[in-house]
Amino acid sequence: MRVSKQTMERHHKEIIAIAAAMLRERGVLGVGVADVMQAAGLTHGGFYRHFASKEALVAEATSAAFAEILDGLEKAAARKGAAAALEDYISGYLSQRHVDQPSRGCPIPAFGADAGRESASIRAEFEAGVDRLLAWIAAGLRCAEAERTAKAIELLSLMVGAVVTARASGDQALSKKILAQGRRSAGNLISVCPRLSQTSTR
Amino acid sequence: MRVSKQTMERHHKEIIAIAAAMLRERGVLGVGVADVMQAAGLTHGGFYRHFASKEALVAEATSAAFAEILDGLEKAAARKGAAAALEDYISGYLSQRHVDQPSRGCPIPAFGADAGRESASIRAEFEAGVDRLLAWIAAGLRCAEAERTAKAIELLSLMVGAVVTARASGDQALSKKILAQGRRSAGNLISVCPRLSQTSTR
DNA sequence: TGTACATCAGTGAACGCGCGTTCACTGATGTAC
DNA sequence: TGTACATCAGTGAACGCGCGTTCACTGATGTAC
Repeated sequence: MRVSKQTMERHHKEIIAIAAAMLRERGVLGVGVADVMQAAGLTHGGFYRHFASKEALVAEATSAAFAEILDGLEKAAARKGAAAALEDYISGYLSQRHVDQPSRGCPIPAFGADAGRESASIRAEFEAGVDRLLAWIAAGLRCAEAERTAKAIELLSLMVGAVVTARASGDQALSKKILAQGRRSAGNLISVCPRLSQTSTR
Repeated sequence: MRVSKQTMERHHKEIIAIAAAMLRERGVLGVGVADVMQAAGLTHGGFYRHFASKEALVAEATSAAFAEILDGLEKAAARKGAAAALEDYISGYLSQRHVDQPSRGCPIPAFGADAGRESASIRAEFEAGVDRLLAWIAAGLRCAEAERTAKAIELLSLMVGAVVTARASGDQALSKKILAQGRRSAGNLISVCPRLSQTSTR
């Protein structure tokens, strides 16, 4: 039966929040419309009152996953300063917890590869999220303005790759070695402003 | 009808080679048993004479994908030396071509995230491949023995993350910026042996 | 070496199942008077 | 403010389809004599 506008809006947001978590846990093809609706306490038939297609849900959930994370990051930066917040972000990103629990983690290692195979609308949401994330990281770097974006890209690439590789390698020794090295490399990146000879070569 | 042992073995290898390419192009859930068999010129019914399950195929194809790449790398290293081969590997890895064509590329950015959700047998094959790849990279690095593994992990993480992020961001400007920065960062990594103060802090 | 027969790789139909999507229906909500 | 009615969020069954897997069957291969 019909529900109030407020209830519908609540349902809409719940569906997206659940999809945003499931996408990171199971990947795009691993998430079913019926799964998401059931987890939201609804039946699958009503799905199309909320979204034109599964693709539309994935696009909105991708946007929501990035927004969720960036909101937290911006609050942390406001609370303790951009540089300190970045340090916390890095240590959380390269933690065993993040590797083991993708559902609240970064969308890029979780389903970035999947997103690359999806439609332009989904990739556009992904790109917008990456853009915002890079800007936030850049703001926390202690180095010359001109180098910030480049360094942010380097740091993010390093972290994404470390988490993807650690997850793929299972819960073994290699996985921990990759994470530990990632923390060391990221630590160097944010603490050392590279000499010009290092950044300008090649 | 029955075919000779040699023919069956040829079919077996063809199925694995096709699956190894499809896995990288479509991800684990995007590859169907019937798809693979049809691409091999066979019907899906015969699949279970070759493999106990789809999972077994994915495990073998994962192993084959890594073997395919590492064989090429080892030949290149024998031909032109480990350091030069590593430089070529990096520039190919961080090329637009690799981003656009995953099917013959590195398995880690292509379906590492998927592999992390799969069974232990698949993750074990992945881990073995990552191990071999890290050893090959380490052999091409010009730096102290003790630092090689750490640097190889850093380099691979950086490259995997750059390719995942570039693919997710679509064929736009950001994607190219990430690749270009990846090439610069990787170039610095292989050309500069970090001062002790940089590697030992944290 | 030749023959009789067991083996088994590959075929094609079928299994149960879950997918994304559609639709007739229900009844509370929102609105027009 | 109260009433009559149109709207539409959510339900549950159904759609066609493809999935991984099974199975009876075929006939060339491999083997035992």
